[in-house]
Amino acid sequence: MAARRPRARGVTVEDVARVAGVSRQTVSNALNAPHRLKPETLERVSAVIEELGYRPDQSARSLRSGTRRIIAYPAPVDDPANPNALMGGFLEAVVAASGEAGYRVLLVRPRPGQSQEQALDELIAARTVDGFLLSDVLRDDPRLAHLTRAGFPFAAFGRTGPDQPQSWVDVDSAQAMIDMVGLVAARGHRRVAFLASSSGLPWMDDRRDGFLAGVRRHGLAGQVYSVPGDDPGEIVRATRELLTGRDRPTAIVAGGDWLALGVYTVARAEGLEIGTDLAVAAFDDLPVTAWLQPALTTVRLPLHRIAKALISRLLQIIEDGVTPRAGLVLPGEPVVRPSLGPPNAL
Amino acid sequence: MAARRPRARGVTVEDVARVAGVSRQTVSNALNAPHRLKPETLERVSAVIEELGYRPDQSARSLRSGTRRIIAYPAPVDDPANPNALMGGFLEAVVAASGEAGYRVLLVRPRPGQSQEQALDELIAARTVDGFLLSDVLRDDPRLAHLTRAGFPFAAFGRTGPDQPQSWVDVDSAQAMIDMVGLVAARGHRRVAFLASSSGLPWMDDRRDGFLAGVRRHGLAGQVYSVPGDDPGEIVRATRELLTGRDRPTAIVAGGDWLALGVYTVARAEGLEIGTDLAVAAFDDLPVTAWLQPALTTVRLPLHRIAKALISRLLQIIEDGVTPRAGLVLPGEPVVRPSLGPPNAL
DNA sequence: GAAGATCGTTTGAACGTTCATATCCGACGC
DNA sequence: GCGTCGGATATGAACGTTCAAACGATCTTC
Repeated sequence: MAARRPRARGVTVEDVARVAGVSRQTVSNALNAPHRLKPETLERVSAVIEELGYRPDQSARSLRSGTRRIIAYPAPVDDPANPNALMGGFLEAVVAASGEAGYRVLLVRPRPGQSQEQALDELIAARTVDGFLLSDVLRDDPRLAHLTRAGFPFAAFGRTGPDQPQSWVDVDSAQAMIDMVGLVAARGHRRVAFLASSSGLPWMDDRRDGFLAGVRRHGLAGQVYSVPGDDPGEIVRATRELLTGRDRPTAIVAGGDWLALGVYTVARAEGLEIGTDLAVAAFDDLPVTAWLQPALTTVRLPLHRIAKALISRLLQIIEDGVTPRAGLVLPGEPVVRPSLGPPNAL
Repeated sequence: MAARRPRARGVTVEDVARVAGVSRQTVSNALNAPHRLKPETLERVSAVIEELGYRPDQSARSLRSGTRRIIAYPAPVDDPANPNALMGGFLEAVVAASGEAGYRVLLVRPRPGQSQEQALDELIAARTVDGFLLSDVLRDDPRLAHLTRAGFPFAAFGRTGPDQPQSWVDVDSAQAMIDMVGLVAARGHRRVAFLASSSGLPWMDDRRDGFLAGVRRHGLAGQVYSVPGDDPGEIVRATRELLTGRDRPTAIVAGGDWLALGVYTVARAEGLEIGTDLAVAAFDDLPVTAWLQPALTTVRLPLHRIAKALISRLLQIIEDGVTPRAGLVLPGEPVVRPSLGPPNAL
């Protein structure tokens, strides 16, 4: 068995050196430290490299130099009930940003029966990657604690603890929410509800806190409504309760576009016209919102800037050993669309 | 600058050998060929491996053995106008399937200014990966031609050419569509339209051909309607044209859920009740369809089976040098929901 | 009882690169 | 003329693993 095909021998540094009439090290320098070569030597060697199509063997390079040029991204589990459609866009941005820096992204996930920490340890111990990029960071996320203890480079989309590396980047959800509530207040609304998913996720809490701060600042009557679970059925049920109770809010701010989908569904069933009878705003700007009628007012996340900043911070740790002193907060951008109603609706 | 942190020396095979009182190779065998060891030796060595937390250095292993245990997945560009939400689910399935086989997934994308083939070549020449997993395969896909010429292992989600390795897996879209048209016909519909995105994508053509075959078989009046582009505006415009023209179809089969979203939007605007005035069916079963009212009849793709089959075929090529003689076709599963209307609607 | 055969283990080499150091060579200072 | 410097290139070693082959012990076989 295992009729392994004959090992595909590639072009090595030795081959290039022979053809160019220089030594191994000179070829290596042509790629890694071109300034050390006399211009004419560099040109000659480069020509031969091009001609033979030489690429340094990644394994050999890693073994000797200790650098892999690979970043691991522990993929959040994609719950079909609550597809983190944001993940698609974020991953996209991460791949682009790391590609530009000459790094590649390795998608990892714990094997069945393996804890998250064990999965990280395996990658560290086998020296497979140079660092980790984390997203969906929880409060007291065990992964952060573990990587901090191991002293292994990482960067996180979402705030880390005070005694952990401040290599995080996050969106100023609170401010974006305050702005959003301001827009709602400017349209004359007084009774406003925040629709949250329950689970105590940090980003949801930030958005809720921002909502509450906005409500306080603008002297509105604000109410927080939590959905017990993540699936459409539960969201619809909770939203219906909210919209059919007494003192129905005239505006709903949802903690995410996914929740806003439920608001649209219920509003339609109850004969409420969004933008007129009910103002709706949300968060994330998922692609699917392009289909909503009327178009949804929401907060757009600067995913490309986030990814770029994360990669930049991570590489600073990996390549220069410099850990950022403070996290980076980027603004979310409220995008006003008809679901909020005209400027002076009430 | 570059205050590179001191190289984190890990546990090596030598350390384990010393502690266990055996040779390097015996430790290596304990991991790679346990049957060669006397049971008691194996146990002793395993215990030391466990105790010291030894993991073979991936780079060293790759360098010597020529196998990387990494599969590259060229990530389709995630067009925000037509988010391949399927990609999320498929990628998910691929990561799971390859993880089970002990392989990891490297996400790759051509650098700016780099062609797809060049990006593949770079990975091949640098010996970074063992094989490629391709999706969104086009007719005469240049990537397939290139990998075939290079003799490099790959597996494709989508049919390959006749002179290329038959290492593909695909969904029997045509049959699923024929079945779907059967369901439509059984509900008494006679004028049926197929809504396609234009771009000449193989999977869309397969679905269209299946539709036409179904229409012929059931003696219906079938019409194919192509949307010039992919963004919501165009889809809505084309759909409106279709639904407001004379001889309006009583049933629409969309080439994808994304297109069906347009049908829902237009139907609502035109006052047509889906499931009563208009039957709607589609393809893909994206998560977002959970929000549609009434629920959408669509074709579910066996993404996990597909991913498993792809990985299995790819590893057979990589590890055993065996190229499958024929492609594998898996059935799509029509899921009947209220959008199709009750069994005898007309 | 000697010549194989089998099993379990060890030994030396090799994978392809980069690090650390050495060597060469021309220029310069005294 | 001699020593010194500095830039450009070359040499030997090392990274940690697995391969290929050798080794020693125990078991068959005639």
